[in-house]
Amino acid sequence: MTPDKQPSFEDFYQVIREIVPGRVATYGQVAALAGFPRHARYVGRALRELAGNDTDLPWQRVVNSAGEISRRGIDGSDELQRRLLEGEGVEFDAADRIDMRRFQWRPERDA
DNA sequence: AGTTTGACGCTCC
DNA sequence: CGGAGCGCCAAAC
Repeated sequence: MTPDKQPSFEDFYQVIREIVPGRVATYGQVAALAGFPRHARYVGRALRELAGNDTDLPWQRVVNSAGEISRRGIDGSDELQRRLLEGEGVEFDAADRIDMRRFQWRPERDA
């Protein structure tokens, strides 16, 4: 049996690049779509790697399963993420949460 | 080689 | 609906 390929950051980046503007995906969803279920934390690690770097990766479209921006306690990237999302039409409620029923990305349905 | 550490997620209560 | 607890998995100690 050929052992399954190990997850690499690039596998996750590839999925994230497909998320359409105005929609968000969860860490677990990205991991699963990349072919690595239960690697949600690893997706977070992959994004941590890009913190500060300017890339064409729409990293702001990845939030946790509760529809919240995961805190990382550094600089003001949390607020930056929120501004970027609001800029593309994603709405936050009074508890700073996104209604996933409305904004979660569905590959099959959203293209 | 054992332990700790997370941009996480699900179940219980 | 919010918090606690536990599972998860690779990287860093």
